Amino acid sequence: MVVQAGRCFIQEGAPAHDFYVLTGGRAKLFSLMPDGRRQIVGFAEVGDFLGLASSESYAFTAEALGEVTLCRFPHSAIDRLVERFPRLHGRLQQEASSELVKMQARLMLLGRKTARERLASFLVEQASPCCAHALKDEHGPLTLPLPMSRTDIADYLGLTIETVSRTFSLFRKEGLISIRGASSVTLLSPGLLSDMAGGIKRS
Amino acid sequence: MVVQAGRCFIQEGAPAHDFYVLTGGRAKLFSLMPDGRRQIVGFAEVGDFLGLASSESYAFTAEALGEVTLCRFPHSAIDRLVERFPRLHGRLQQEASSELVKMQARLMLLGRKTARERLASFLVEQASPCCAHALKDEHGPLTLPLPMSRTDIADYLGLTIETVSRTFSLFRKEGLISIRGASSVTLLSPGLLSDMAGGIKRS
DNA sequence: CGCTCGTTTGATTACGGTCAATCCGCGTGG
DNA sequence: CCACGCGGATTGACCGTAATCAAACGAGCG
Repeated sequence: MVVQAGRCFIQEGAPAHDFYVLTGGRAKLFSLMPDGRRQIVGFAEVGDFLGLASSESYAFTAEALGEVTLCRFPHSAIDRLVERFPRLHGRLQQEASSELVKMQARLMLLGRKTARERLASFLVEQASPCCAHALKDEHGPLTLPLPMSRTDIADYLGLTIETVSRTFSLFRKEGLISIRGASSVTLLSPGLLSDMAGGIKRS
Repeated sequence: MVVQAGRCFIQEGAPAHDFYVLTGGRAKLFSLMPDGRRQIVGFAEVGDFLGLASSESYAFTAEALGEVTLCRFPHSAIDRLVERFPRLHGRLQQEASSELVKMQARLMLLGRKTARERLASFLVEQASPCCAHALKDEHGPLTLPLPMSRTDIADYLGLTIETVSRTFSLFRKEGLISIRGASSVTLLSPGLLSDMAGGIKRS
């Protein structure tokens, strides 16, 4: 399947017949409340499995960020697939595991962290796929793209766009980051940001 | 294994050698930040699997609420166990699935809901194991025990004890609940509470 | 050039947090 | 049996962070 930018290919609450493997592009996953409040529960990348949670209906809506390509399988086909590709079994297990661990970190973020800590956590998380270890070491500036809008960041962190924007500006004034056009950030002190993300305030 | 009340049998950050099946009692699962902020990521009941997320180290601490009995298995034994008990496979899958769905609801709760909505959600969640369907129907009062302390409720909902207590009092004044000694609540209008939990405000 | 939409900035509000003072249930010991 | 004390829960006064409302800014595009 190919899905155009901005289109939803999974609808929250719809009967969950199929699951998907994302083979190209990125997607945002979110739930809505009746009055429009939105919480982004995650971003999906190439290789991710979606809609595995085989309850009656999907727990979130999935919307393409840019163009997205997918493989769709009916839930009933899982067993056959696993039979044909035995390594898939471990893969599924592992996927679910790591997703759960991420979720637990997200609960701490949303339940207990301040706006500054949330944004710092977000930046570190965005950076980690690039350079996993370079963060603790006090090593140098590290530029990363922010493919998502401020609104998406806000809905991911449980904040408002205004607070996200303000906090970015604060970080800039404090010399922690530098901003190039709202969709590209350079971390000037990854170590400090990483500490802040963990709730440690260095003098 | 038997664990006494208040003892921790899984330590956040410790190397994750084993996983556990809870065979008696209840436990609370939480993470801590360096300054002591706490987030309860869940309560475990009889039959639940703990420490399955097989990353390097445990993502949370598990503390017994009352006396707890467990079976412990080394992670390396999973494959052998699944081989001997084929039905376990589906069970594990299902467990991970439903846990993920619950987590996504928790993200919405912590990221977007107000204090009133959080407490209403909590009460409905506590009630649902008892009477799953009786909630939507406007049916009558429904008494339930609250085995955990106010502090635990607060850390579960991302609030403070004061806010939890105040909100309980508000609900009482509004005739939504009635309280018997801090560890037993009666839902007088389950329907209204359920709506509030979902973010619907009836006139 | 001017419009639109997303972002930034500013002013004010409000919800929930903090600090502090009771209150209450319960177990203990006189 | 009751006085006492302890810890958890409730209530109150006040504060602070992030939300809300509103305006200005700026990049991209017709």
